[in-house]
Amino acid sequence: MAETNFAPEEEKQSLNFIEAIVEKDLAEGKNNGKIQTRFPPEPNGYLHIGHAKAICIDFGIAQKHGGICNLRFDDTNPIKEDVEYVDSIKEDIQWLGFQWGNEYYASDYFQELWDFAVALIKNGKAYIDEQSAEEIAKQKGTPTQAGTDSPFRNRPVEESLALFEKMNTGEIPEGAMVLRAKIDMASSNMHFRDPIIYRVIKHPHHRTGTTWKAYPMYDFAHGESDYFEGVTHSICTLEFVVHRPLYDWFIDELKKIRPQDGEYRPRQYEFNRLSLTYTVMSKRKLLQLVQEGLVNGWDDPRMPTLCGYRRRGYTSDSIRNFVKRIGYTKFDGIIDVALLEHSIREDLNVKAPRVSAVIDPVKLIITNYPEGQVEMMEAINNPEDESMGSHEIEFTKELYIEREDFMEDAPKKYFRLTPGQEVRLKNAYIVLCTGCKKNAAGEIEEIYATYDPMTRSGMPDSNRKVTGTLHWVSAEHSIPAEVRLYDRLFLAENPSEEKDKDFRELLNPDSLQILTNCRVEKELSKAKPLDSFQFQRLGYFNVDPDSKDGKLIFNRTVPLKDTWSKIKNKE
RNA sequence: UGUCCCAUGGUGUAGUGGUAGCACAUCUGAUUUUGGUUCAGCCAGCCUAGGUUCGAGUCCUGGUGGGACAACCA
Repeated sequence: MAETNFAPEEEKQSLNFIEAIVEKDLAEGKNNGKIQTRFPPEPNGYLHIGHAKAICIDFGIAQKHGGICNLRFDDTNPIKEDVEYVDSIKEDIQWLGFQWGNEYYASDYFQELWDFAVALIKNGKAYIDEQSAEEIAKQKGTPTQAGTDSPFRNRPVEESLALFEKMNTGEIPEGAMVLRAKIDMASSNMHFRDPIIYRVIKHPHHRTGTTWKAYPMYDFAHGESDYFEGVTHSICTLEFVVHRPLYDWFIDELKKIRPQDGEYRPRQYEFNRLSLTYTVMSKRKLLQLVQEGLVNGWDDPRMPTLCGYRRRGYTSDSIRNFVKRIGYTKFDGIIDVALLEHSIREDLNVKAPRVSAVIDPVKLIITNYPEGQVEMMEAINNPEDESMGSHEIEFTKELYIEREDFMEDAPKKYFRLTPGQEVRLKNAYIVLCTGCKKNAAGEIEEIYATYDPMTRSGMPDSNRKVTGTLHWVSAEHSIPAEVRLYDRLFLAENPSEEKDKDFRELLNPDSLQILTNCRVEKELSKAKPLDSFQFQRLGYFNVDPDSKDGKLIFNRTVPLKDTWSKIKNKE
């Protein structure tokens, strides 16, 4: 390559707004020039692809600037939480390719939060309210109407202190009293109208057991936890924008009683949540699908959970690339699921070996091929990557081909088998279709063809131009398999305005189709769980972990782009 | 009758006040031992009205439209 006097243009990669803020803060020496983030899931469900977006920015931005990102479980509500979720969350983060610095729990700070709450009470900035949830809600007012003060708002500090103590001993029933911060019942921000910061929960906590009976609310735990840990940039989704003033309020109060070095101060930044067309993303609804048995668990390949995508054959690379493509903004949009599909095809195209499988078999008999003869044909594993080598596949007189690859009366543009037309059998011979046999019901039972011995792959005559190429397997040597086809649409339509409509009514009834009579080439008996393959034109498939000796199950990760069906539909 | 956030092709995103770019989707053509892949190309955009400025997608103001906020959830 000729040398030039010009340095190669440094690739300009635009920063998203969060990266821009971080770089500016770092340049200005804020927080002593440090960056620290956290990924703060509540362990009440499995991670989904929306979390992947958060994970990529939380971990990615710390990594990029030499900081650390901690994993912090926001476990302040024992009723909904469980260690099952803790374990799955850790597994999924690692699968995505990230490693946290420290593993923290909001429950680690229960004592410190308690002390902070006590300090607030002593400063006259918190009080025990003994009203019912309904009364408190009523007094809160509406977004357009100021709230009214609780009759307990100005009770003596000593009284609140004593009652707060009791909230944690077990003698106060759930719901009988709460601790509220005393801020401003007329604030235009609803979260400032004396927010509840502690409530009584008697359900044992998955980590602290029955030590505590009073638990802090999210707003009273999140910012404080960030402050305790030294988080500099607390990145979350847009619905927390309205919480930010409260986040700041608590940290300001906390700073007064627990000053830290320098100018350190955590700040919250919010980005747009991921929503995907035809996809259920809410944790609540996903839990409902699992609990009602509408799917086969959190890792059902139709689920948008990370374990679901993993089981379906999505790679973590493809998900990270997808996240990179969609970006981070403050605009509430909806991403076309086609973009996700493009990301996985792009990745699997390079990684997945091409193998032969017939999912809807019909017999093709090569009438002029010698009975009992077996030829080993070479099959290139991946034309995109020579280093992946090749394997062999048995060719015999009786084969299976795809039922849709034969038509007795074919339209002009049909490139496949039809009487009188020649096609290439992939990696093997060119064959000429001579006819078929039908049963009484008119269904095709067998298809007949003759082969041209001079057209075996690699031979001189094999260059002859034919209309199409078909995949096939030997009837005798192929092995049975089950194939699960997932429709690209989990929902038949996008969830929208009609929020009241039960989303279960939107579930696509054809989201899963199980084919049990499939035949795959023998080579696949060596495949291991989660291995991915391209079944030629049928798409990308992976081995389901439920496959047991003798029973192979494949999930279709994603079909190939299908231009044939477009042509077909036009006619 | 509130506060806050947002508005760039069909979708999602870039754009120090100076030629609006990228990806996906769609469509067209070339290549192809799978109608895939790869390559080339087409179509298509700054919500609106004012203001500031030599110059506005960018700054200001008013509209319009969308979203968030009234859990003892996070």
